Amino acid sequence: MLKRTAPEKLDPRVRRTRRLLRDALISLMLKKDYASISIKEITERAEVAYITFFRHFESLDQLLMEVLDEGLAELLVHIETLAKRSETSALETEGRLIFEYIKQRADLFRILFKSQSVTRVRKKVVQNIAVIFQKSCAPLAKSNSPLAIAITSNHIATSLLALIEWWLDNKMTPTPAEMGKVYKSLIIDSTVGAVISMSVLSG
Amino acid sequence: MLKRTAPEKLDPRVRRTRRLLRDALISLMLKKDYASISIKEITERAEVAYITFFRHFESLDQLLMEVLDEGLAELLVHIETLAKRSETSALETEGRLIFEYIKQRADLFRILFKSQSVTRVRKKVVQNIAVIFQKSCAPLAKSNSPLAIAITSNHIATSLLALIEWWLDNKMTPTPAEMGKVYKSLIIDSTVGAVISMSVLSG
DNA sequence: CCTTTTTGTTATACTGTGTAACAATTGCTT
DNA sequence: AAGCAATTGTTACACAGTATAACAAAAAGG
Repeated sequence: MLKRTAPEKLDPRVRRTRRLLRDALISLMLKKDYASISIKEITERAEVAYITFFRHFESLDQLLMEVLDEGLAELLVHIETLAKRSETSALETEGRLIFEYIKQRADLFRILFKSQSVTRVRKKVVQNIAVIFQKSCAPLAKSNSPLAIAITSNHIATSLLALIEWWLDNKMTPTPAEMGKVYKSLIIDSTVGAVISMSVLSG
Repeated sequence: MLKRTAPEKLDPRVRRTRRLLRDALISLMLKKDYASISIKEITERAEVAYITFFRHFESLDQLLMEVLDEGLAELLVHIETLAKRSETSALETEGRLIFEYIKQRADLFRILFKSQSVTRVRKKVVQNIAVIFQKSCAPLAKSNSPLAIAITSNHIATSLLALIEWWLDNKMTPTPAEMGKVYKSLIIDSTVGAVISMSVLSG
């Protein structure tokens, strides 16, 4: 009864079972709400014995996390390269790249945003992204209060997520290049402009 | 077995029962996740028979909606007066007022943001707020594409919600007045500045 | 080929949902 | 105050999902 995801070489039966369970959850989440999915339903779709689920995961939430962690990690890498840029041209290019990456793995991100419905997941995702932008705000740290930095990075993180979610909900109508420009003007340029006039906070 | 919320004069026993159930849900949601709350738990805390719940509500979600609708309606009124303003001074005043109102009813809004965990609730709240700002974007409608308007109003709505949620999570440390200024500079001024340079979209 | 590990089968205890029938209580009317 | 109507409580039940246990069957690996 192994429960780790460690990179050791696993029994092929274990790999197969976990893959079946992950795929079953993914296909179910594309069709219905997470809250309405039962373990029974997953094991039936995966064509695996009910008890087998508990031999690998402690809860449905844990399986969901395992599914999301992979995709989230990749998204964070893209956002990180995005956050490090400061030249205008590079920002637009990277902005395009991130939306191209999302288009490529749209199913995974649809699930990610459905999973935001789980409070824990949403806070975790926002927090991870906010930290990335907080680092890139470091040069501004001296002229601004910690509270201003916290608000700003939170604002960028949530805005980026909301923009991505809007795009997915609207069938990815604007091209990735257009979305990259929107990201730059609506989120980045706007925010850096505002930060300057935000010596309001006393904290 | 009456199930309406109509403003007719209800049997005092019915009013009492519904109030007890609403209060029980509220106090439970301040302590734990919505997903982990059961109907049994609510009726026990309300000191009401289990079956009585079903005599008034079809599901836990419906009770939650009834609790939220009242508070959400009031919030929308405040946001609407906020969105109609265009003069700088008025914007800051109204911004302050909205955060004062939230501070006043903090418990209710903590529950609202926890309820955002229910995908349906989150989309509904965002949509309602976005529509409000979409109206106030009407003057810009001629020079911008429908897609730009949709993205912008969605951006303002989600940003405002994120700012409020951040404030609640941070124990409402900055004053309402400070938050009003942050709202103005980070969300409103930033966005109207960006809209001008957003003739990017082809849609 | 034989041992180890994983998976499947069956049974069971438990919790929560939702309904039904009937008794007890409360509100309202006259 | 009496009596009718409506609401609430009590008890019982059917059902679905979670979680675990014991043992049989199947697959992996040396």
